Amino acid sequence: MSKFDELVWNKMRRIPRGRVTTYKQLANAINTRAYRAVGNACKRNPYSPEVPCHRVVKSDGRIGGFGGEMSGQRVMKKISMLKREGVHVKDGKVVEFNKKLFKFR
DNA sequence: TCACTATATCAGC
DNA sequence: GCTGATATAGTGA
Repeated sequence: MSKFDELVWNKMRRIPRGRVTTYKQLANAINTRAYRAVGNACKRNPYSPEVPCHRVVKSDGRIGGFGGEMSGQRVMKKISMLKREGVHVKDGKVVEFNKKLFKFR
């Protein structure tokens, strides 16, 4: 756990329900280019739904690549949660991703 | 200090 | 337009 993690989680928590963001936006909000470090901190989040890492996707609108798309079963759980919030995921991609993309300000 | 990583971007084809 | 390789930042060992 480091300051960076807290910062990332702090930003991530700002994501409203039914909205998603990208690692790029997160990194931009933190003023860094460590896109991977952001995702790295996310997967290590010791918190519960307070840090919705499942609301963070790639710039393509695709869900992050965990242990490969084949192991997307755990991601499927997140997708289910996202769908419940109004964010539908089709073929591993967020529907209307461009509209649901939440930009940090 | 070295290597790996839940990405992004640029270049090449 | 798609695929491959490179750049960047941070963590863990």
